[in-house]
Amino acid sequence: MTDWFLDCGRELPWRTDAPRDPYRVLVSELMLQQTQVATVIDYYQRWMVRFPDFATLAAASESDVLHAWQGLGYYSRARNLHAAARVVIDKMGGVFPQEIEQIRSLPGVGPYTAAAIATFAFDQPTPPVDGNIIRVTARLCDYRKPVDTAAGGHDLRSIAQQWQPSLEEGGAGMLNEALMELGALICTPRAPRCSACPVRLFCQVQEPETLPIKRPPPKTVELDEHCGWIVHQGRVLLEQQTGKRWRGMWKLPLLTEPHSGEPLAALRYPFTNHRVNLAVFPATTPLFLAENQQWIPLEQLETIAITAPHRRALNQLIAQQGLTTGSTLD
DNA sequence: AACCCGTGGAG
DNA sequence: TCTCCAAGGGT
Repeated sequence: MTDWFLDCGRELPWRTDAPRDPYRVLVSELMLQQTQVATVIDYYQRWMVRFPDFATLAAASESDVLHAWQGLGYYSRARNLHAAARVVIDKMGGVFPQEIEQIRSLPGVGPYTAAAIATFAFDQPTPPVDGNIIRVTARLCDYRKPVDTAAGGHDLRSIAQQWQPSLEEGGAGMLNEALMELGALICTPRAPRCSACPVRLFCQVQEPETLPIKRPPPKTVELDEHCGWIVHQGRVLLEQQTGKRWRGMWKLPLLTEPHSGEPLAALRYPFTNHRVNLAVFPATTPLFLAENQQWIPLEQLETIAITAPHRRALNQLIAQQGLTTGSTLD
């Protein structure tokens, strides 16, 4: 396994240091939660320039943190990472803990991420059971029961634990990285490349593409979202989200009253288990602004954190109306 | 346990 | 276009 990893493993920005810096591991693992490697690489490199260590991140403002995370999604990860840096600086004296229970106590760090930091940064025999290791393990053992249940998770963690070398032997970190890399490059969800697999002789799977077995996902729900396009003297009216979803991010102002006629722009975007039909209508300048609303000069749009769908809508509208922002938006 | 939280790549 | 789903965590 580790021989294969040394030959075929990818060189990724968060794998360049040895031993690994816990801060770099934490940032990369939070970014990689439910997010593909190809998407994370640019964000990670920009992040490390902007917030190179715990102290810099702890001292940053939330709006700066959200702006650096803009477009990655699952924004609570950014707030949790920010909070975790403040815990490390303020409550741990700037020293990152090696005990997995203490690592686990940091905001945004669950069972997977705690195990990942412990094994990658400190070479502890704590298998980080993510989607890759779930898939690799289920196939290697031909595990045909649902994996996304308490019992299934317990079984897989138990199996992966048995593969771990002791702390004294060492090498757990590389073994676990190799298992994850195997899931990413060879033992893929669809069309696995079994003929190139370094452990094919040990694999018991009958039909790899049928594993792992998961419960059916919730049905998608259709939603309509009507927003207003209000521009005045080179500034556009935006509002900052206050609820749970997209909290702290800027977007076009929501129209509460039903709107008829042709929208200026329309686009559809997926959101968790929803599919949202966003329509933007021309609207009139309100007499009073809500507390979370603000006029944003067009040339400042790239300096604030805007949700991905609303940024697409804004780009459409600006191009369509021949407006200029002084520079190119993301 | 079930539900919520974003986004973009790949087939 | 549509569906799946990717290095999960919080509640």
